[in-house]
Amino acid sequence: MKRNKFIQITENIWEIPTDFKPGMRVPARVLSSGELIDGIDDRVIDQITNVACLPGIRRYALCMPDGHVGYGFPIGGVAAFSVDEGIISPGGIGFDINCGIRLLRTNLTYDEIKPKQEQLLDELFRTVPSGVGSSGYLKLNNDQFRQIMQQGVNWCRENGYAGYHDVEHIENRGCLENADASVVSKKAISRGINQMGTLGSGNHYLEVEIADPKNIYDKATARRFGINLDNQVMVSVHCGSRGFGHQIATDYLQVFDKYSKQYGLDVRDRELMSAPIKSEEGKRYFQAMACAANAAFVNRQLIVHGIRKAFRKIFSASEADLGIETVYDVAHNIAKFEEYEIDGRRETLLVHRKGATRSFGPGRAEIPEDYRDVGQPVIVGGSMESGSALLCGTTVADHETFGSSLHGAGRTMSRMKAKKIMRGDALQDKLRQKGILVKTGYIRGLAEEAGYAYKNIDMVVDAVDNIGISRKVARFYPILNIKG
DNA sequence: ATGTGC
Repeated sequence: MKRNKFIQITENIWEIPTDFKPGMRVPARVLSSGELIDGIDDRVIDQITNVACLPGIRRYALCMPDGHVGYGFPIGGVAAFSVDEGIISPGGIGFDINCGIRLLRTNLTYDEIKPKQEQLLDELFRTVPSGVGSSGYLKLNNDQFRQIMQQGVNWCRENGYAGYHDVEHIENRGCLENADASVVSKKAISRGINQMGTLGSGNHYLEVEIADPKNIYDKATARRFGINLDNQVMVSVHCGSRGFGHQIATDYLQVFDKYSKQYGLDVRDRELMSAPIKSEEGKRYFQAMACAANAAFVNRQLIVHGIRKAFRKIFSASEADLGIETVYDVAHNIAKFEEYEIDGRRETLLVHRKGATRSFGPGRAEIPEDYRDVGQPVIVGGSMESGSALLCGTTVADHETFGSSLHGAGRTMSRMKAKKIMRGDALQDKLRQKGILVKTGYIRGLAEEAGYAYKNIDMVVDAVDNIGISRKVARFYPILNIKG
């Protein structure tokens, strides 16, 4: 690997020039602290420079500090394509379409919930189904599921599963336009229809966390986001569109494969299978992707409904007293049409974010009104050992990274390797000693998600804070975690 | 990530 070709632009930005390998249309940029750059897998460099070869790509192919190897694109990849010449790529969005995080605030403090935390964990585990193949409590008919696909969280609002405040604090208000259920396969629908309100498996989780007053980096912004108590209880939910989005990605990869000769796209890696944005198949995938994105917003909303129910039961308290409100809900795996300035003129681009978060700065109309003068909340999920971070979007991101920032800590270790280091039950004991109670239906797999399998979240967050594409607001530490 | 793979 010709790492000597990397050009250090600033302390935490590394550029890979177009002469790194043949076919690169734009440079690649890897965002990383100097400390972490050597740890970035050669395959990630391979993947992000492959992305830089894709037709219609603009400015840079970007890799966030939490980047690691994914299907075709690295997880942590951001790439924007011109509508006229560009492509849409399922590998640039991810199999789990609109995997994302919902962050909730509460009126409770650690002292208030500690005596009942075991009961709370059990109740949450009962209320929110998790694990591979899990199904939800909602029995939906085809017509209801079609409405979910096309109307997203508006369906939840009309059916008593969401409040006005929830809808206003979700990216895109929980509904992507252009969602068209007629381009979604029966197979995808049959996999998705019984999975709404379920957590899934792998790195998906439901976590109860504490906002440590010593690590509120920006008190004024934190207060704006509803963090206003010492040791306040927060809840975060990390999950996506389950088998539904996975099937849509699979379906359209197959369609794109079938038409690949006709498109004549020069794609370096089979996993980068794409279609022109303007092709009929490309348009259909975008509409189907929007259906999966909407289902994922609904999935997280239904889980929130379950969380509220569980808290009400355990604390025998009213909705108003508990104050469980949505701080924000971000998509981590999605593609969106957005406008940027390229070579002095405004252009609409299809921005692919795969394991990356939108990070819009103050003033943007897409940000909820009550946050608009501050910037968009950027929710960064960590491991069950390290907790998570809350950041805020900036104008720098709008200019430098197509309004994007990081999404998590980033894996450093394969699941297999992580399982060899420690057994799941031993890890569970170790976490309990640290004050973190973990419940899972798959104890043998727990070590796959151990803290040691991830980069240090504070280091990757510091890198984006330093670059300026989002700024630190608060840090949350886990006390209860449910893993699928 | 995923009714986890040739």
